[in-house]
Amino acid sequence: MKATSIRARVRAEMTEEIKTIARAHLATDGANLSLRAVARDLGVVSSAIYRYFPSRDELLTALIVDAYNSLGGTVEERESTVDRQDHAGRFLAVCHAIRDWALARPHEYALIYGSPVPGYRAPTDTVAAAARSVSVLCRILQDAARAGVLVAGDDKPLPAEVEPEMARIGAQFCPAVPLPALSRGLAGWLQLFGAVSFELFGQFDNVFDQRDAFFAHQMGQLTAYLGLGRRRTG
Amino acid sequence: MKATSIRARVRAEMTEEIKTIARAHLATDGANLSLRAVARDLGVVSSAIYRYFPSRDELLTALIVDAYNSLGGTVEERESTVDRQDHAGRFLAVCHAIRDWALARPHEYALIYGSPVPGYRAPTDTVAAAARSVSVLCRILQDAARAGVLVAGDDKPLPAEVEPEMARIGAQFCPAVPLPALSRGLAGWLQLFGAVSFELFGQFDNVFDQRDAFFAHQMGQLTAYLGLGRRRTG
DNA sequence: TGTACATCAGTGAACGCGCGTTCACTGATGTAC
DNA sequence: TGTACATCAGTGAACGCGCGTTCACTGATGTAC
Repeated sequence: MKATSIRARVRAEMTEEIKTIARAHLATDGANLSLRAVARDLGVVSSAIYRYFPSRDELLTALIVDAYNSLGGTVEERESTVDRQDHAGRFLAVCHAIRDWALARPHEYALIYGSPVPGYRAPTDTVAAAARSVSVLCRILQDAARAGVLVAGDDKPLPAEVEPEMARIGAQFCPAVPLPALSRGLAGWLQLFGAVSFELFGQFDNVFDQRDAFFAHQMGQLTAYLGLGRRRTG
Repeated sequence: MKATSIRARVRAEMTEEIKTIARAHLATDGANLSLRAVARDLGVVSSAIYRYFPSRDELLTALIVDAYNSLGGTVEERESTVDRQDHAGRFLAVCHAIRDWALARPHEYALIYGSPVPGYRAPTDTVAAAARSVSVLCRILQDAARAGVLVAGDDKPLPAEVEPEMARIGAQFCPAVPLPALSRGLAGWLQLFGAVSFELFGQFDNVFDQRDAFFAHQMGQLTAYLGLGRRRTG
């Protein structure tokens, strides 16, 4: 029993080490990661990796799930430090957590939010991990709605085809939020990731230099658009 | 002279054919495109490609420039068919042109708006081509501003660091547009590309099915946010 | 119009690499009695 | 506590591929006189 768990622990550590090295290789190889290169860095023969991951794709999948969880965890953590009543502040914390995480781990961001890897199909394992971040947004909207401080916008009615899908998402994550407000929330989410992707993927090169301030300003505007009111400062 | 231009024309056709084949290979290989595979499909020995492109990276650059120009041209064309006074309609035409182009040529979209290719640095040749689409947006804002129909929003003041950069862009593309409105325009641009990227890169899988309607709705909302008023229907 | 020469497209072999995955194996670690 | 056996991590060789780029070359096309 004790002995088994030693072997298991070593195995877990080894698995982590492989992933850590593989993550570093994302920077140079992008998503067409080389198992042999990982094995070399690990100081092990290439076939030894197969004791831990049955194929290159499985390793990639593990990295993807880890990345989603790392991002999700960071977002949850940063958001949780903000006063619960300060919905705008909570949203801004989410925005900055995402951007900071992305700037710190650009290749992992690219792995999950960039172009799909050719020939790789993500299994559905990733869905739950992927949902962590956006569900924080939903929770903020939900809290604001229940507190009665979610400001309505001049929304156009949702198209009939879209309503059921939006309703399904709302029912799952934030039932108190009116669908038009949820729709605005998702629009904001798209803008947030549009901003981060443009910055990371080089679209701002030779255009914007003051990226911190630009991002902060854009997200500040967005907060109002989402109906979260102004940030409390005292 | 005549003879020279025949050779030149054949050369141009060959160059185009190489790019066409290479574009097709983007679908299977993504950005780590194989010269040898292109040569095979062209029915030519691999070293022959070097008569036309000095390296794999130069071929990639050509594809990137072409993609930006193709997108830019499509956007310009679609936008130009809309009544000049219908600024909202013009903006929506741009949005749909971009999404339609991206859905029709997903791998070219990924090449220019997806994760950067590892080991590849885009030369500055691409900047002009890349600016074509966004400059259409600026032109719409400019026309609306000059017509006096660009509605002001409740904008927060631009941060001091951001203002000069925004002013530079404004001066270059749309001097009549107030900077806060330009800033909102760029926010909308980010949302537009965020929406297209999420859809193309698989973030909507298992979440949204009614993507046409969802996109149309989001962009309709965005139009109002940008201060372009409602779409004219008659 | 005809000939000598220059240009240049495409060939084929080679260099020196890389890769993912399989398989029979050794030897250490853990388990059951 | 000691021994027989099972598990499993890691080895090393091999299979069958792939790649970008260089280089000396052939032979056709174009140019200049």
